[in-house]
Amino acid sequence: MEDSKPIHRLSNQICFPLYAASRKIIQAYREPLDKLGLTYPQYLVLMLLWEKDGQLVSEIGHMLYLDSGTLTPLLKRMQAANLVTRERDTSDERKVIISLTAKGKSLEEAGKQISADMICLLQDMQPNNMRALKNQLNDLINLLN
Amino acid sequence: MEDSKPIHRLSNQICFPLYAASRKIIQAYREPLDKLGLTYPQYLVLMLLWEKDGQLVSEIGHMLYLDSGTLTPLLKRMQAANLVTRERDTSDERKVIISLTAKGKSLEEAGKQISADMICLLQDMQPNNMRALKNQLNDLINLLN
DNA sequence: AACGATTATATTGTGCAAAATATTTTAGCA
DNA sequence: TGCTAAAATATTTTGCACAATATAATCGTT
Repeated sequence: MEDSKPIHRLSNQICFPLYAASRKIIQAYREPLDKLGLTYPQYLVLMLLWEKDGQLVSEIGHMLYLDSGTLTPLLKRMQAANLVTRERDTSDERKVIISLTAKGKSLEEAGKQISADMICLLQDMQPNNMRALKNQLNDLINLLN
Repeated sequence: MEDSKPIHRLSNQICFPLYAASRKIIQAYREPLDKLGLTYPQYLVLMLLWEKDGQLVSEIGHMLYLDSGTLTPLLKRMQAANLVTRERDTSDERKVIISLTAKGKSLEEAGKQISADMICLLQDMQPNNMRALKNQLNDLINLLN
């Protein structure tokens, strides 16, 4: 690992390792998620709904840092896959409520197992470091948000 | 920051903070890169070529963990923007050599300044932690690669 | 020299990500 | 009560990512 030369080397920046690590770990989720017919962003939406069913597009967007430009088509695909329903709030027709279908609910156990397996796989990186990494990433998100 | 509940909360996973932090920091690069007419992946290609001009698609792909499915169209756009040239290696027509144009070279100073500015902005996160974060991300990439 | 396997890049198709803009509904208020 | 502004979602457009497959050149072996 060449890591001691100019600032402009990729590995010396924080952004490139973040970008690469993010893609790599999402790739690691791909195979198990494929078996459930999910993409990683779709899986994130389901995780939110498993915790609290019936959330607004804007609430999901706030949690995932995504806007309607990304979420509307994503949620339409999830609706087409019979994972969620999309219905206007009758008391405020601007809002769209996203709810789990029976199929969406049925994936909860298998879905949570994927996270558990991944945590297990990453134990090789030492839990303490992992906690520190997580905290630093959250600091970084808050700094940039 | 709610962080003490079930394993399945987003903030308790490592993958979601990585995904979110990666997007946030690339967003932070967007405004200055826009002024140069670059996207972040295009900027990464230029950084590699500024260090060593005239690299194969496969060499760039190896550094960035990207394959030809992503790089071919990306490099064609960079060629159309007059940032690089793409020419077959005459001694092995399978290979394509990517080289900087005068315009591509002319962006080096301004481009490197963007990285310097970003490092400066992130100093609020303490240099020591930043170094540790970078090392852990590289460990993670290697573990998953 | 021929040919099967490998290598390097390109193509196709799907699904994000995000900026810019549009549409529709609601709220606030003169 | 109208009217303007704000809020919530949708649409459009561009550019990645990446799996799967295709194409073309080279290599190794016989």
